[in-house]
Amino acid sequence: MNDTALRIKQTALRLFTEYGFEGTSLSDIAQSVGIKTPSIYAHYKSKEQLFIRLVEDVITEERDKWLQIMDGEDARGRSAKERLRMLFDFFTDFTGMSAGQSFLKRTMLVPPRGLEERIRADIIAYEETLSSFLRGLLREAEAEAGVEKPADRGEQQIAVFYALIDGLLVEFQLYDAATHRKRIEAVWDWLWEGITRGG
Amino acid sequence: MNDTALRIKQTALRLFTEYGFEGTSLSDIAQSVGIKTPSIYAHYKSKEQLFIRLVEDVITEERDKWLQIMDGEDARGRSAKERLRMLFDFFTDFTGMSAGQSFLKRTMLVPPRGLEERIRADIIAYEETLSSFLRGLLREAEAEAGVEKPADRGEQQIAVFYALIDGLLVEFQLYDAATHRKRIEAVWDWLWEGITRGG
DNA sequence: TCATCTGCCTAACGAACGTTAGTTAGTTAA
DNA sequence: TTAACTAACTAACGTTCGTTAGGCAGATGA
Repeated sequence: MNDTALRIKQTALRLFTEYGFEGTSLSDIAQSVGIKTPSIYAHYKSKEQLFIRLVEDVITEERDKWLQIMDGEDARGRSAKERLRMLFDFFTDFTGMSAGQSFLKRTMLVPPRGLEERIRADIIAYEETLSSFLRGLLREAEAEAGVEKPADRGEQQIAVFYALIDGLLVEFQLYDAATHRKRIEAVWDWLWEGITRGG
Repeated sequence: MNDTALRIKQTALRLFTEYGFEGTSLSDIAQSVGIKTPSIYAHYKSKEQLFIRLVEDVITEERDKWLQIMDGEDARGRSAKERLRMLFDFFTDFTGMSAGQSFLKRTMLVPPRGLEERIRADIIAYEETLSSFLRGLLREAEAEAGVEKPADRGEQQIAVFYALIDGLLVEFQLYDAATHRKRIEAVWDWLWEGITRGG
């Protein structure tokens, strides 16, 4: 992947995230990259294919990112609580490095016409990887916190975890950074208290 | 508002919700209504204005709906827990009557270009009404459940409530009805346990 | 050195978009 | 009965869209 192709992809990610697939034209992308519209076709054979490639690549990159975070030296030796918080932070940091998360969620909520099923399938598969990892981490966190009746709350916790991070993304659109930051903290406190509460 | 104008609005609500503003053309709407495209202009002066009217009307209708539910005879005499659950159901029943909720959330996440600020302001004002109502209901629920230290968890509870219902909407796109129903139940149980947990 | 390849360009295409103008049939009101 | 109004229509407008064709400069490799 050469330099221009990469810049097209990065720009497309930003614009698709902000305005959606139909709300972003190839000329928007080209202008922002600094090339003429037809030059995009030297790198991607259609707008639709650019989008599909983007979804696939973003999924791969995001997965690599949090896998690496969880496997990095920062995470080693930390408690399960701390590692869970790192993961929570990763999925609720919509401003920073993880613009890909916003893109995926928005794409899921308003997918391009005709690509609904394909995208849904890709994202479900992605989330399955995450769920699997989460299950282990949550069990670890419960054990660490000395929860008496861990029972099989796993799926409930995962459902809540997803609902919370997805919900925070929606609200991120609505509120200023300070308000949003406070809400993230409130939600995390609540989440952690719930996990340590036991069943 | 005559019959055709109403049908245009209802159809637009459905199509805008499914495909977004830019993803829905006036000819899509006209065809679905059973009229020719320019006939829309007999009722709305532009596509943008149709959308704005739709947002305003949906906000008014949705607010009226849950206010009426909370004020209706079904709610009278019920416990705060039951009433909170009724509200929770209202905001997580995306299949049924409350298509307006999906429309508002999606519009918030991917607003039409140029209308971002206007829509944001409208929805924030709407949510403020809801927050105000929720505050009272949550306090009532805490008192009813005999929570010892109600402290000032109000804002935290509201943040969690919003995050959960917004998150469930995003996930509704992803999972089948049965899975989603299970997740809703799991999330509610968690929410209620958290409320009665106390601070 | 010369042929090939690459990445970008300009020009232009047909299709679809939102919108306006002008017309017509049906209803309402004087 | 006739005038005015309403809500739909057909025709057509200019613009923008995604896309294709063809050319040209610079880098690459034999």
